[in-house]
Amino acid sequence: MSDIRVRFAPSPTGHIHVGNVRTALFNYLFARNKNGVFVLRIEDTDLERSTGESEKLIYDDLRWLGLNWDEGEGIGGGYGPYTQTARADTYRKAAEQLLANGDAYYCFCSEDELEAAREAALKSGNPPLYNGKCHNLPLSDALKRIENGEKPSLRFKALRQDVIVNDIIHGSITFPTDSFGDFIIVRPNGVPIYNFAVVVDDALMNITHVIRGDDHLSNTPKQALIFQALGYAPPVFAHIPMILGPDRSKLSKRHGNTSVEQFRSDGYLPEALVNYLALLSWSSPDEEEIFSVKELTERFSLDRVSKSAAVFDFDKLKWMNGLYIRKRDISEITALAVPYLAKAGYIDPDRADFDMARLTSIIASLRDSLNIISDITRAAEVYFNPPQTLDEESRDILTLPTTKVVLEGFQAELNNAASEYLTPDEYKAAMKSIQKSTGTKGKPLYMAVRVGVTRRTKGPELDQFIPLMPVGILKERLEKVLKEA
RNA sequence: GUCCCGUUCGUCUAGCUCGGCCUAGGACAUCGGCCUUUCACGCCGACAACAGGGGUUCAAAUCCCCUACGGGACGCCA
Repeated sequence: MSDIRVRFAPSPTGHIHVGNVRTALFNYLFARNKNGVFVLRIEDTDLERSTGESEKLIYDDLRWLGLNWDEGEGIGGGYGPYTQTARADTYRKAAEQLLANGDAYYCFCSEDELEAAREAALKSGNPPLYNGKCHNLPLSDALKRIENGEKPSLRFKALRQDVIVNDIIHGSITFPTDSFGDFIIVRPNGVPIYNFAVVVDDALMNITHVIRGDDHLSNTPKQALIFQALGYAPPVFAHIPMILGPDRSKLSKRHGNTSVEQFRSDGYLPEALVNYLALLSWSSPDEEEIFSVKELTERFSLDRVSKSAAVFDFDKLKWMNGLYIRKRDISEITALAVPYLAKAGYIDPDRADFDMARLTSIIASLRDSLNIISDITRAAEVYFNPPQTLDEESRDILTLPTTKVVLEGFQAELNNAASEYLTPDEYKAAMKSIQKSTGTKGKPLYMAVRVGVTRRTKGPELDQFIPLMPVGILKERLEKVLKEA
């Protein structure tokens, strides 16, 4: 292990979003590439929105994707606890230090008061910064008011100086003196604010590289100031571009399917999602794009991360998912397909006579046409739920004089079938024999049988399809079709 | 409003650090063809971009400046 330490720090407010997954992925790839440590920290200081269940969802999502972490809740490591609400003492100590050094002060302004000031500033065209009302309040006065039962927040004294942030991806960025005013670091109830808690945690957990979305870029000077005041050297920052929806705004639920859970239940494969996400704002030096996680970790580096935001392209993800479906074993795809087929009522895996071998061969004939596993329901319809009426083209073909002869020939062949299913060889032999006795061949023959049996439903190769159908059902369908014709 | 970041085909991107190899390469999507007794898969091909304007230079997608547009932040959210 090297000294490199990175972290992924989600707040537990639901399933992970693809934007966050990409951040987690880059952290993971960077850590693995550098032989470093990947820390998972839960940032649950927003008491209203954070839940314990969400925490579990995050663990599940990350594990499904294969983004395993080296340190975190339930795994351990020398820097715990890894959940912010369990670190109250740590933050309190850091806050006391800042207070003692004169880097922070108590602020008694009410939320309403601040909100009004903000609105007024915005209205008059000024930056909505804190007006510094409590900035010079003597500590002795403040303590007296606290004794009297007032609950102040703790505010950090933003220095009047340019703050320079060095970022691997963006280079050196200078924030002028007045980009922000004094800001709150601890709420009246003692719970720390994000900008304060991250700094304390990143410093104490020895995080060397902070890789996160560039929506945090403008928070960074504040954090840099806190690192300084606390006496820690800041980590290396890498602000990666955001992921946008097709309308170029920050990707969110209203763009549709964006939570990991959604992708999983729609039948996406984790390796496809990971591969696709890796290609958003990162590219491999060799310009290839299909990579396993192992290949990604070998190639990943932060200096090939681009600066501009990327639009999430569902079509390309689907294409890539199809690619990975075709790479997987039939047995695996079959297992993944079972829940969808069961839900559609096509199969019942709990029944004693459930024929897994037959299902596997059906899936084998269908796999190439799938982009996501849930496509299987529609693709397999022809086997389990054939349409009850003929379309126009089928009807036309059925009225051809040769068709009836061909179908009758095929039925005769079926009557000779020895077992429940035809073998592919038996099927071919049957076709040949019809060809011989009727003088039909090529397309008309094929079409006649196809119309008779599958009724023009999109489906797999006929010589795969027919043998998979029980002979009894084939006959039944043929009779019906002959009657209609 | 103020500050910060960004801008190459419809989309993801290569190229930009170290200007000429760029009549700008690849991928998805789209369209066309081949394969196939259907669909799909696969293969081949076509369409399609350096935001705009000024510089610097023999030469600029690449360096500098301005403008426009997009995004983010300015919260007792993270």
